[in-house]
Amino acid sequence: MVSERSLAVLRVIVQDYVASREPVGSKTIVERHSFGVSAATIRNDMAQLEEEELIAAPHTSSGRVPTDKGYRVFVDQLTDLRPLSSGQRQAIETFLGQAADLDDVLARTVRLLSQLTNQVALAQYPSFGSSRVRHVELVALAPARLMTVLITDTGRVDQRLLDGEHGLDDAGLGELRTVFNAELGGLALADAAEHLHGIAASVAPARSVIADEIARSLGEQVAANRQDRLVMAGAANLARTESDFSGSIFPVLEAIEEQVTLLKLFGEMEIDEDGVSVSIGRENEGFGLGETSVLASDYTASGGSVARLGVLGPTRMDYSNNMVAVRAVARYLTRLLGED
Amino acid sequence: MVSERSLAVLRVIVQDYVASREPVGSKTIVERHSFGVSAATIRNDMAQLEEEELIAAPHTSSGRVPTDKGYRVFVDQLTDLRPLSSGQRQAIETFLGQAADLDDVLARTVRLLSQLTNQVALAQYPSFGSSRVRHVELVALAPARLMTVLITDTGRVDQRLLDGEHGLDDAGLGELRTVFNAELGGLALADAAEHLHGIAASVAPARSVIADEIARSLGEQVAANRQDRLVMAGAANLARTESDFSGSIFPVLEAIEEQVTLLKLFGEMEIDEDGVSVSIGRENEGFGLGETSVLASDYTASGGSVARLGVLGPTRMDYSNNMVAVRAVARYLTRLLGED
DNA sequence: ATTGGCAGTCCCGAGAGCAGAGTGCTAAGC
DNA sequence: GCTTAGCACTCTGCTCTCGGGACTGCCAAT
Repeated sequence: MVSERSLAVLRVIVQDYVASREPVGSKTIVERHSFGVSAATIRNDMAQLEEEELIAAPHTSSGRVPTDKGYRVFVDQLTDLRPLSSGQRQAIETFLGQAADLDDVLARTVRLLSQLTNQVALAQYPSFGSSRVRHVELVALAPARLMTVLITDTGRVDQRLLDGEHGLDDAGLGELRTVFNAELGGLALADAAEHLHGIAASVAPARSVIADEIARSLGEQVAANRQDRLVMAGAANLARTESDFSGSIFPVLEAIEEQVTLLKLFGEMEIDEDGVSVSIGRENEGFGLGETSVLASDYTASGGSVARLGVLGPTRMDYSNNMVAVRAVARYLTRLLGED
Repeated sequence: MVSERSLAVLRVIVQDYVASREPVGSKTIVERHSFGVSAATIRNDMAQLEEEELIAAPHTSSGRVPTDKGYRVFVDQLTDLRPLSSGQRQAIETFLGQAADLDDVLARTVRLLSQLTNQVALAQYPSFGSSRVRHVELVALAPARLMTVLITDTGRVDQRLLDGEHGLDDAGLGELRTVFNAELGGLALADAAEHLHGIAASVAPARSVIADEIARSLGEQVAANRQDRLVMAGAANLARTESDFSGSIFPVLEAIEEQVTLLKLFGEMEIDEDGVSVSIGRENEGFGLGETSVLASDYTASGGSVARLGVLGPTRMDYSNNMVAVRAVARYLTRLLGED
């Protein structure tokens, strides 16, 4: 059992350590914070915290450093997140407000978020599992090259090339376009994938082969859209905080280049009602990110599909500030994308 | 004036230094390479090279290290680049061969290239200045949201959202779609930009306002397409070779996150007839990349537009191997994209 | 429960000493 | 005139030692 004051001590240890990057000792604590007790008392509390494995001493006789578990308790204790400064709030509005399309919005979002937090910022494209087919377009780029374009109601456009003689004139193309749009228009992507198989049967026999080809291509596009993408910015920030990693930052950089890994990590995090979820240190071990923490929040894109954004950085980070930033950006993004 | 043998000495100094990461001395050279002369003679040659500022000694009495100028001479001397091993060649084919669309091709290209070279790989999207409008699509996503889609003959699709009541039904949309396609179809992007202004006049008056809006949106898309994009992979490799940078790799990572900078750097490099251009060390100073070298080569996309790809890494890199890889990948990419 | 005092432990930086590597120079040889 | 052997010199990098500094843990007193 840890006393109330011990938790306060943990709090200042985390804060001071994050700020100074140096193990913090009992004497420093009484000097910098008015606890109204002596250093010896703080030492007793620290012994208690160490017993609970919330802090640890790098060496016999150095100050204490929070453990992963300590950060976890600290974060869970964090209740009232201060709102952003009005300047920061304004920065979000002006920076994101002038975005043109979805790609641009997300690109700006991660840049903004990485600047607000000084960490690596990540944003997941809205999931298309729940979005619907708005339109299918077929374009003959050449006699032997056909392009299929899939447009969803979440504002995403995806194109794919189909090589090989298609033998279609404008009329043929028109028929196929009409058929595919009639069959698929308005369907959720998940349903569209199933409907695709039967379509070739409903066109003129001469075109059933190419229709099959097109159906296959669209099937791939649907699949690709359900498998989410990620944008990232601020990887350089990892180099700035390099000393926070035991070895090189190479494995970390390597891990964050692997989008699949990050998406999985993002996906496994559970967002609580407060809006920001935190995964700390060894909790991310399985992803090769055992020395980093990840903050994530959900945002809602038009069409109601939910996606995630967040930041990633060394375990020793300013959780409070970063949680505020992530939450604020997620909320603003929801507002920006939802207004239709 | 440097003797022929001195140049040979420079060559082995570069090679050994790149391989070992350690300053190389006269003794090491005579041991590892059969020059048929003694260490003292090599020392004389080295004095000559130092005179010409092709090599330098980090400290009085350590081996020599190539200077930027030394690397330059070394690279310029490189004539016969060995072809890739058949294994590598095959890797290119199998890895790139299964790509689906342009995005996918370039994503795979940079991943491949970064693996072949162990450096950061870059690829520029084909320039669209010379490409043509294939098709314009208008999609009403909602009563107050319209999407304009621009498809070029280079296989690129670009969409943009237009907010605000457009008041168009299917017929109106159809008219506009027809008009825009009739006016713009087949035009080079540069010409299309100019034609856009007059279009609003040729539609029913009730729709001229929205037509103007659409024209403006398409204008932005054309402009965005002429401003090139870049894909990148293998940034983690910088961390692996971290010791090759005097300070932190932070500024380097920061510089390569700034696409505009890289595009400018890419653009200023002149590709010689050999197919691969090299920019070394301080030659890149102005871009914040004074300790890195950049190799670049051109590839041709369908439609004849030319773009660049290459690698970036510490000055101390295996130029020979990397030049071969860049050239091979560029050639293969040209072949892959050009076959239509 | 808190506090002051004190011994003990460990880190860290400075300084000394030493082996190793490599150079430049000079004088001799081909 | 180029090449070579030899030698003195320089500088790095490593190890070792040593002392200061910063904590802690414990104990006895309040």
